[in-house]
Amino acid sequence: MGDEIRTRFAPSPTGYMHIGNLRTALWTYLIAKKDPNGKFILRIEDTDQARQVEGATEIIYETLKQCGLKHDEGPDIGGPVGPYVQSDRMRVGIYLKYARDLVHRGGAHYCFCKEEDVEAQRQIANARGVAFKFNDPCRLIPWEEAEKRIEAGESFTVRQTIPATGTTSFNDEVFGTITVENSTLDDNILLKSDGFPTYNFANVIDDHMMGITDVVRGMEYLSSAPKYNLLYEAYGWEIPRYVHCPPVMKDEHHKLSKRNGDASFADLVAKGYLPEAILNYIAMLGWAPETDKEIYTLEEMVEAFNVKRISTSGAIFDIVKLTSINGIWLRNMDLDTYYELVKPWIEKAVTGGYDKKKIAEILQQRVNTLAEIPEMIDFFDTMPDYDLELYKNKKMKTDEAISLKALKAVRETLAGVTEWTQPVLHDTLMELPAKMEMKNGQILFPLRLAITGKQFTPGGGIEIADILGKDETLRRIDAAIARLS
RNA sequence: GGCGCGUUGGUGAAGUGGCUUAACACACCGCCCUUUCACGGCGGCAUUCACGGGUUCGAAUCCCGUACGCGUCACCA
Repeated sequence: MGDEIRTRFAPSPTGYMHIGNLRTALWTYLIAKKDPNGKFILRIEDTDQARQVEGATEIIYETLKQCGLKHDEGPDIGGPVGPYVQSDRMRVGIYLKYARDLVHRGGAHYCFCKEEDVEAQRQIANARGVAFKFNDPCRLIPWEEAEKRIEAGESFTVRQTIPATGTTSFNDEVFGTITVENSTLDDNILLKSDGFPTYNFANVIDDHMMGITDVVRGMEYLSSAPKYNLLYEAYGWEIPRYVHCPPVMKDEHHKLSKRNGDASFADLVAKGYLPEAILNYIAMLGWAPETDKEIYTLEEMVEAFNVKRISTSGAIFDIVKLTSINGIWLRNMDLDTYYELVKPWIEKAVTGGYDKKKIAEILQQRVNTLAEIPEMIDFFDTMPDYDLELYKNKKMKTDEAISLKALKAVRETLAGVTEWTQPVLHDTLMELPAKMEMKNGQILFPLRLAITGKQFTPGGGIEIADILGKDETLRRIDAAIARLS
């Protein structure tokens, strides 16, 4: 470790990567990569045994991988400051050792109180209607005596010893300087009776040991940050830069959360959103670049990102805007890449022997999310039942009679076409309006309806007829003529 | 309730004392293009920056207060 920027993404493996979390991961990555030598580290915070979820860590790896948020150090790839999983670190005795050291330095104390003792104080406080703050009698036990009791097998925790008076300040890169009265802070537990550290403790120890220079996390930690500073001070360690991120909201009042059934990254991908587009969009939830440019690749984001432009208020996740950005990403792809991407979606609806690449081509300019595709092109396989009323279209100036006339002419013209290609179809069909003294729409709209049965289709009549092929096109036109007659 | 943080249109936001008659994008509404929808193009959409005071020649921008919202006060992170 030299003087490079080192950041860490430190999720708890609780089962699913939600969007707010992913955004934190992204920003954390961006901050590290802004420095050419910067390191982005993955650490798993699994100190809450009760909340462990099977397979959750794999979801984290998979999501980071899909997003291209490649970590430089982590449980799966190792690194110089491992282990990178907190439960492994505990097994090696790291936290106990540091906790003891902290006690000796006066920054913490052993506590033999039971949860009932704390609860009893809480009840009294509630009954009196005053704010509860745990008054720990164990603060007065000399550590030499406490350690004897521990050796004798007594169950214990380690609590932070907060100064009774004074204030503690810390500086945050986005919120500025924040100061709190020490009297409002609690002697929180650092080491639980099961030997695991709490977040409050593990975080400080691990960030220090791993050489983290920039601590990026949600702003729910803003009010406890002063306590972490007290810890750093007690150890005499250098305090990292803090970047607290405003929340990503579901609506004005609620944060995005799993409990609300809000979309996770995986859900969005399943709905046909591109990881690149999701990243692009969420980067700008609570952050604004200096220019009007809003489509960014990950590399470009690294270049443009700046913590000073992170806003201080929560941002509502807007799926409509995401959809729009996703559409732009889709349209910007070259056809071959796009084809590979949409092929599985096309195949969900089209099993016939049509040219899927042509289908992809007409789709590209009109699709915003991949999940829209199957419903848009299901007419290729089977003609839907459609209402003849659809032939009445005021904008196209058509009705059933005009359509019938048009279709008969189209059928006759098309039957004579030998080279079934788009240019030929286009040129031949475009002669019709003039010849029959009708408008383009009066000819082509009925054709499109007759061969698709849909009011809206991903392409024009000519494009679709081309894909359908001569036989099928004529068959569908015949069927329409029969119905209209 | 204490403490901390926040508040620019439907949404994301720009804006850091005069260049703002408040950018830009999404959404929405018109029009144009067009074989539909979409894409693309053009135009409209906050007399006003939560509210109330103050400072100033001048405030969305500085100060104070109020309201509302969020967070936090766990052997959760």
